[in-house]
Amino acid sequence: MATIYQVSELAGVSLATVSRVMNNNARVSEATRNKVLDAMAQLGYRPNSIAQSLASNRSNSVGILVSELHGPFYGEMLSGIENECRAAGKHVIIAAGHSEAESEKDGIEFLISRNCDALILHVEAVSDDYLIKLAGGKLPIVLINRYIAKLADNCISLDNELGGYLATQQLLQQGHTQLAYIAGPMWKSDAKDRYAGHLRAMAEHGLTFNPALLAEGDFRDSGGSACMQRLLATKLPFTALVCANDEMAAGAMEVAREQGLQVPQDLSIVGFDNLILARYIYPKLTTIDYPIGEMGRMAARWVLKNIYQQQALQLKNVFEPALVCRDSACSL
Amino acid sequence: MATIYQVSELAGVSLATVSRVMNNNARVSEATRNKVLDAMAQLGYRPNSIAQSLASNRSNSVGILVSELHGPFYGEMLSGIENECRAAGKHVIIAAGHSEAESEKDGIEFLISRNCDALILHVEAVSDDYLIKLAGGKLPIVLINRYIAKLADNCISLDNELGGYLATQQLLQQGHTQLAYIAGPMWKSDAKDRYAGHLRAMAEHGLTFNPALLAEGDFRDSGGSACMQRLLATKLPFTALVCANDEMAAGAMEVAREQGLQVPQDLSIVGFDNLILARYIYPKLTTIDYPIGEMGRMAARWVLKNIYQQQALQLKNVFEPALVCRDSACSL
DNA sequence: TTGTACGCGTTATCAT
DNA sequence: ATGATAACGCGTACAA
Repeated sequence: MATIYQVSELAGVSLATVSRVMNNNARVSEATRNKVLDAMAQLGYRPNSIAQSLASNRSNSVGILVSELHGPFYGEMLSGIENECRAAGKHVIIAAGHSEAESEKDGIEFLISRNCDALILHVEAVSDDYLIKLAGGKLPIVLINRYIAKLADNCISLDNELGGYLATQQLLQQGHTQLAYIAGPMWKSDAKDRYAGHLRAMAEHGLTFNPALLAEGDFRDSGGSACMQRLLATKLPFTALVCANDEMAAGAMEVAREQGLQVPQDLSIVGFDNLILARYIYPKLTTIDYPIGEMGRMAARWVLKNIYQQQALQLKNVFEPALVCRDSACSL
Repeated sequence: MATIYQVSELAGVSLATVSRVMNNNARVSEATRNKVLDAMAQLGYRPNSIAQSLASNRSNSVGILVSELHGPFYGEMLSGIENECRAAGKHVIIAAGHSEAESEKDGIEFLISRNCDALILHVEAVSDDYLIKLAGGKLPIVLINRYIAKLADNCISLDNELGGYLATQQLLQQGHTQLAYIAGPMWKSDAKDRYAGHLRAMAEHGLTFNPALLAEGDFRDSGGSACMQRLLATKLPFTALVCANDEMAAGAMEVAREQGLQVPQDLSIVGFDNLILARYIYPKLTTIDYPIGEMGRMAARWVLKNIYQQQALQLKNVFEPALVCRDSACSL
């Protein structure tokens, strides 16, 4: 592989000049610039990004930590991030945190050890304090899907409360008054917020929620199934069900079908996230759209603006969810 | 950030000695080793991986090119790769190729410019010749889901022909004799191979395939829907349908339902890939399992063994698909 | 076993 | 506008 030195030799200029034409930062005469460009082309020169990093103290890489690489959710997010970063010539290093505190910390350590210029984190298990301390270091971080007041500027989050509100409101407007709710793990803030939105919508319609019709799941379809069984076992009547995410909605729907309930005639269901699967299950799921791809993009833009000085970019910290009407909920 | 130099000073030894204890390669006395370790701990020393890379000419990073980051397929693959790599302390740089030749080449160039030690590629649009030339360079590559005879050792592939055979055989064993087939884009080798397997199974059962019952799709659900409509428009009778992947099966199933066909009573359908959605659609899809996660793992192991000298690893180049029986196909 | 000194391929700070 | 030259932090012959 040709080095900058060989280029300078062939072009008959110094090292420094070659570096200048590469980085376009200092004035170089048209004539010498062309000589250098020619030499580069002849030698098939490629800058060694490692050496660049060492000398400039920038790795041009941004580290991403997600809970899982598989699953329908993170792919969208990664896709948004990668797009934006690559267009800017930055590369993306990924690690998985598996929703477990130690593992998340491990992943973060790993990314730090890789000299990333910034970190984009989708973490769930790690504490606010840990993140605040981390943010206090010299390595900038952006948080996706998490809001910490002290780090508000570094958070790209969804208004989960509003989402929960919209989901429930839709059912109430369709005339339902007996609603059940399958929640996510209540120690997760998004699960809590979505539920809060549910309660707000109920209250606004003058309804009180029967705690017996609340089941706490795990955000997975098996959990949704289990919760649905528990709800049915109460023998309490309900004509509509809101689920804190689509996967649990799918699990619940399956159980409903097994029990001979028609969706949506006997039971209306609304989910949350608008995963791809929401379009595949039958009947197609009415749900709340979570613009995770856009949020990934925005996190990348945050980094580009704050770390790589792309001043022009517009930033936005909190995204609003929107209702997506399909076939799983209908009027009473 | 502390450097190796400060550690050596605090420990009262030379640079070289510190380097030796880090890399565990040369003998260092127990006493000095401990002094060094202590000094490291005191300073909170972290090796600078960039400098390590420059000096050792190894970046400890492996580049991954996939078609898309989102979608149900690549996530599994990335997950397998990341797992295996991180356990070995290597990191993973990702790029998307979007199934388009120029874009795939771009992505590869991008990864090369990042000084990866090896590349794991899931490419579809780029030519065999390009890949053979690429493999001729100094940067090792592994191909997933692609078989090129000249690069056989670098290919981790699935026996697609066998998969196509198994899918069709299942239907034939269930007594079906009138089968339709929705293929992938025939310029893709996996689409071609799966179809070849279909034909072999038909032939073995003494059946000849009616070309009018073949529709060529695009591996996406909308294509599956379109193909299904074309097939129905022929008015030719068929009681079973083989789809070259799950997404098209989902699209076809939707059209079938709209046309009042009951699956599987009126029409048996089998897919290919065993995506997560296969479990979510209704009825649950009988399909061929594509062990893409395992294959990603294996590609990572290939790199660990061949590039990072982990001799102990067992390698395997071609994987066998297996039938997964669910509810979308039944006996006549 | 330990230390010296050079090289890895750039960037950046001086001069000129 | 261009050229020397010193970092950047580490690996590794070679020497001791």
